[in-house]
Amino acid sequence: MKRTSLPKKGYNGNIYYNIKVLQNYRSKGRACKIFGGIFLETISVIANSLSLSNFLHDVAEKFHTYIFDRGDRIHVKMGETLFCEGDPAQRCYFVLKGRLRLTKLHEQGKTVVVRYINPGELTAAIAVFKEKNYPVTAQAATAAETIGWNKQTMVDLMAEFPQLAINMLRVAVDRLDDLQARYLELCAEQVEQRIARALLRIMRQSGLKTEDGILIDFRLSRQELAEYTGTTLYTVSRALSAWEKKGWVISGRERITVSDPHALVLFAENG
Amino acid sequence: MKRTSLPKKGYNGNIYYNIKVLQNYRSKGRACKIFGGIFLETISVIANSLSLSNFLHDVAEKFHTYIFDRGDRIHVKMGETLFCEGDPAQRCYFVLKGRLRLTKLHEQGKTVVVRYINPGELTAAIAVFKEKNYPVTAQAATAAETIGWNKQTMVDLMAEFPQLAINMLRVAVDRLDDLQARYLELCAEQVEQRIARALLRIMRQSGLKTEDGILIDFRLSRQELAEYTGTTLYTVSRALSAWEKKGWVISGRERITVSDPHALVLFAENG
DNA sequence: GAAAGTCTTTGCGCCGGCGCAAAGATTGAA
DNA sequence: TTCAATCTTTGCGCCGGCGCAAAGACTTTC
Repeated sequence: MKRTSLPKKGYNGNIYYNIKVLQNYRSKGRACKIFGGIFLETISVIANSLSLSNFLHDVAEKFHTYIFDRGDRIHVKMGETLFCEGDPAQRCYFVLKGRLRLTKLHEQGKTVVVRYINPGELTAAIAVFKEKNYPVTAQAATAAETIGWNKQTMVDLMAEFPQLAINMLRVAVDRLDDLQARYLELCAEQVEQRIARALLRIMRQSGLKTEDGILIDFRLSRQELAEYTGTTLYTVSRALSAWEKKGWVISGRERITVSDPHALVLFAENG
Repeated sequence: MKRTSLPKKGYNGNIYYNIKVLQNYRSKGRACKIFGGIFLETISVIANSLSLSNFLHDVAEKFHTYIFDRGDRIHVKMGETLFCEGDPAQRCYFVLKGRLRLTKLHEQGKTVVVRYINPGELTAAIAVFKEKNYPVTAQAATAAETIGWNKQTMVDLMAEFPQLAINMLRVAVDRLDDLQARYLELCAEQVEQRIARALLRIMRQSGLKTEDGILIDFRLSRQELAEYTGTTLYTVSRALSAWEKKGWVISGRERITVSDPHALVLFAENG
């Protein structure tokens, strides 16, 4: 087992697109300042390649550029924090590329991963509708490109494109549904089963086919998987070890490949 | 300890209002058919007495009657099911009086209480925005009066009163926030602490001051509290017994009075 | 390429909470 | 009033999962 190396180039997050232009700009430290022109062409590719079923659903394509242009382009390096639980919520964000991790911190110090925000998804809608603080912390699980709109801008946009409000509502309803499902799992299932489900969920969102199976394409430590499933890193480690012996997964340091998804699904469903 | 009897009249759910008219009509089995006139006067009282911050927020009061009138008035007896997890979502509901229990059923048979819907709150917004099935089952935890709008009606209303869409979004965002908080609790806290928090939460929503303390004004079994906190009825029973010995609560069959809320809060926060 | 830092594995012991079982309490129906 | 149904309590035993500790594996830095 061990270590199939990650594809080196042209891939980050789960969107494939011509990344050259962006990389050139970034290498000159200017990525965050680019608007319009070539760069927005890239955005358009992203928007189309995704099931952008959500935020821009039923908004005519010709307006996408305009809408993105009204926000600020924000790049976050891996591990950096985009916004922090408890801070006043001022902006909502759309992820173009990369992956955000939303966490919540418990008084007694324990951290819980509430959700991952993938390319094409929106987060912190709360900023637009409530005079409140962010309920979670958003960190970049991989280097990420985002667009952030502040409250007033988004309100204006929603007045201009009422469909945006509807879409946002759809997003919120979906998130609620998803979280309810996970709440149920947390109550009703044993740890190993939950770990299996979590792994499969992440795999579906960020899986990358390789010859050994489906590789999860971002750094995912035992600790992090534990925080996502409500358990401890020891328990996760033991589960992965056991599954590796059965040939279901291949795991290395912060890297997991699911080599037998079918077996894992069976286990997730029947215990 | 034991058995302080529930106040007999004029109270149900957590709204106080002149209930006579309604009761007269109901006793003749006609409550479900009443619209407009006197009855809507009652509704108006309800709407004002609540922190209706939500669904009707910023909608001029003169329109409330009209909006309610567009829906169907539906009465559910205690224990009856309003809609069922997995059925096609056709209607969303507003609770006027009483309390709904939203549950989700796990494959392996375990039931989880996802949320309670109190007077003044809306549920099943999903029916309006998605071609989906209800993600939860709604049962009446006490006899309840609701207004149900079907999909098209609500879409029309939202076109007429765009504020309704905004309010609905606010509701969804709030629910998400609340569920995230409970998800965190479930991951990070011990059972007894969670039971304490749940009891306090329910108390705040449905507490009724009595001379012995704050009585939870609807039937709440150990089993149900267990399903709300992700544990078993045995564990809940043991916790309540222990707290009763400490003088924090007084509990009887399907009935709980919190006699020392302060102690319970301390326990909930510090374990 | 050596050393420091970080992540992972695994043995071991412990305990919070589960769940059966059986008795007791309360309620509703006949 | 009695009986059946339902809910609650509590003793007892068990075990899933936690968490320490220490060694091993992998990465990064200089």
